[in-house]
Formats: sequence, C-alpha cells, structure tokens
Amino acid sequence: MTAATRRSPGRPTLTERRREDTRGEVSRTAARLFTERGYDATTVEDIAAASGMALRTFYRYFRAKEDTITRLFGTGIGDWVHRLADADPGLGLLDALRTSYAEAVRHSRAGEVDDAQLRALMRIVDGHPALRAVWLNVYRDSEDQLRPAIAARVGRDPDDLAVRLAAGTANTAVRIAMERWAAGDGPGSAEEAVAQALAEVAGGGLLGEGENGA
Amino acid sequence: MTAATRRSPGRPTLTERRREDTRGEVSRTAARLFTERGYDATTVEDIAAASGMALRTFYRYFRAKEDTITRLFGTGIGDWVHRLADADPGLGLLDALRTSYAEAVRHSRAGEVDDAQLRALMRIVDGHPALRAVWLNVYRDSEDQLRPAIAARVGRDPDDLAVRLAAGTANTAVRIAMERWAAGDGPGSAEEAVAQALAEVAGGGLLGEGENGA
DNA sequence: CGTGTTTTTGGCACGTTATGACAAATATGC
DNA sequence: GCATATTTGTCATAACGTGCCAAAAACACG
Repeated sequence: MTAATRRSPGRPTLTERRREDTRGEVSRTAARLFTERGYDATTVEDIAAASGMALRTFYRYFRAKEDTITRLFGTGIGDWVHRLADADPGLGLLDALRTSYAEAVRHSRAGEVDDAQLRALMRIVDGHPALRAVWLNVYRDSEDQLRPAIAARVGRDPDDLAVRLAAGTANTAVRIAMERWAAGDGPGSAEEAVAQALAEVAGGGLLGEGENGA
Repeated sequence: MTAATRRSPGRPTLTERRREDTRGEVSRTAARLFTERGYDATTVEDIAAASGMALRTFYRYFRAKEDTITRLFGTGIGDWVHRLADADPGLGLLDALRTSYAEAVRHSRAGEVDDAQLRALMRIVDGHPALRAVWLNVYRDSEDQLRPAIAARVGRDPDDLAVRLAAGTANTAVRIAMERWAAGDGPGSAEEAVAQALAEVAGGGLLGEGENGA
C-alpha cells in the first residue's frame, strides 16, 4: 500500500473508520464490565476477551485500561467546539457557548451513550484514581480545544490569558454541572444541568457580586 | 500503647509528624529524580533506594509512584482555604480569595519547594498521563476544599450550584495561571501570575461582556 | 537496665498492567 | 492467482502495586 495510499485528502480512511468503530465497541464493552463488576475486578484480559480480541490487540487500540472510557466521557465535546465556531456571530460569547453545547449534546451524544449509562459510569469514578484522572483529563483537553474557537470569536490570540480563563470557566461550569447531575438522583437530563450552570455563570455568579469593598 | 495513646486532642502525634517529614523528603527526592532522569526512567525502586528505604516501605508512604509529587503541587492550597475562612468579612468574595491566596503562597510554600524547582517539575508533566492526572487532581481536590469556606462566607450551602461554580472558577483561574507561568519563560513569580488571573476574573472576563444579544 | 508489647520495616510471592519482538493470519494490491 | 502490507496473536519481559509474614526498631513498664 505504497502507491495505493492515495486517498481524498483530509477524509478518514475506511480502515481508520473501522478502527474507530472497533474502539467504540470496546469502549462500551469495557464500560459495561466496569459498571457490572467494578473497575479493579475487571482485568484488561476480561475486556479483550469480551471484545473478541487478544490482550496485545487491545493495547493497539488503547494506551491503557482506563482510556477505554475517555471517548464516553468526551463524547460531544469535540462537536461543541466545532459548532461554537459556526455559531451566530451576533451572539455573545456565553450565549454562543450555551447554544452550541446544547446542539452538540443533542446531536452528537445521541447513539453513543445514553444518560443512564453515562450516569452509572460516572458514579464509579470517585474513589478510582485512574478513572477520576480520565474524567479530569477529558475536560482539561476540552479547555484547550475551546481556546482557538473562543479566540476566533472575540478576535484575540488563543494564548491570551483572558481567552484561557474564558475557556476554563465555561468548561469548568460544564464539568461541575455534569458531576452534580451524576451525583444526584434528579430526573433532569444532563443537558438541563449544564444549561443551568452556564446560565448561572452568565449572570456573573457569586464572584461578580463583590465589586464593592464593604 | 493502649493507655499511653492519650494525647492532646486534634493535634498530630509525634510519629505522625515524623511520618509527614519522611513523606516530604521522599517527595523532594522523587521530584529531583524525575526532573533529572525523566519520569518513566525513574523506577519506584530508584526512589526508594535514594530515600534509604525498601520498596515495600515506599508503598507504605505513597499509594503510587505519581503520588510523590502531589504534595509538591498542592502545597499552599490547604493553607489558602484556611486563610480564606479567616479573611476580613468585609472583603468581597474575590478579594478575599486573592488576599488569602497571596498570604498562603508566601508563607506556606516557602521552604517546601522554590519556584524554580516547581517550574521544572511542572514542565515534565505534559505528556505524562500519570503526572498530568496528579496535577489536575490536586486542583479538583482544592475545588472541594474551597466550597465550605466560600459557602460560609456568602451564607449559602456548600452544595449550592453557585458555590460550586464560584469555587470552580476561582480554582480554575489559579490552575491556569500556574500552567501559564510554568510554560513561559517570564521572570515573574508564580504568585504574580495568579494575581493577574484573579484580577482578570474579578473584572468579569470575556464571558461577562456579551450580555446583549447583538 | 531488661522484658514484653506494639509499631514499623523489609523480604517474598503474586497478579496485573503495559510494551517490544517476532510469527501467523488477514486484507489489499496487481 | 500471487505478492505485499497491515493487522493480529503469542511470547517474553519489566515495572507497578499488594497481601502476607518475619525481622527490627521504638516504646511502656517494672
């Protein structure tokens, strides 16, 4: 496949798409095993066997055991950034973040994982350092992905402190909303929880109330 | 030591303090090895040997290899929370956060790690998932520690969404400032970088500018 | 002191994670 | 079909982290 590697530029190869599908399958399998037996009680061999592959092959798809759930936690975030770039330029930054997030979740996460599964998975995160790390890492990555989109929107450099802080704040709000939603028993959807948090941030929050000294 | 265990309540035992000292020593030793040889090239046995203890003993002080640097990253944060609770009640929340952080860093971090070492350590974090996880975890923990202090200050419940978001936002600002400081080559101190970030947040930031739709 | 007790430390074995190297199987080209 | 890449599996291996039990050290008490 030296000369035949020529393909339409920028588009994922067929093998690459199959690879992604496989990753998705293994991810869901791993998540199921984790929620059923617990994280530590599930060995990589278990995941590999349940996925119909050898242990060594598993490690060709995932760097580590905990990486299996990265895509589950991060589903929709990449889409969020993408939609943010295309959002109505007339919107304020926070409104753009809100609407694009709502769109992303509704369209992208649908089909990959449903709310119940995600909640079950998120609930086993606490106490498992490796899983917690994955969760935090997903949102830390999201922060970096948001920066260019925000920068383009406000006409600033992606490295500017203000841009970094805006990305960090919006992103943290989403994370906190998700954590709160996962921990609680409320019937509301994850999307609603995020919308509420972003609205609170839009209102200035507690930090914006103390402009006056006393 | 059944009857002799009686000690002044709430104060750390002598053995507990010695234990903490040992942890500090091992932490600094590990950090030195990590920055010298790299993280992967440093085995736990290396750290144990350099610390004058057996491998098995190391694991009685630290859960995992990467935990050695937790205290280095988190130094001062516990103090931040403590000082926040004692800060002038007349101050606005963000001003209280700023002043208490400045105090904490100046008093608490002095002696444990200097800025140069911290910067060197932080620079090897990227690319090492385990170290990155520690870094993020430290700040995630900080978020939870901040909540009660903030809640007490504003007369709210620590579980309130607004309190969570305030803690998350302030905390994220500190983290971003530290990351930015570590990545750059500027001569400024970490403390200055954090002060700048918190000031930006106090001003509302980019997220506060778009109240109007168009 | 010396002795008995408790805690800390060390050695050992073990299962698991993760990776390099090479062979077998499979897919893809002509 | 056949030749060639690519993927997958097997094996070996190093490091991580923990349970278990014995040696050593710290400690209380007479």
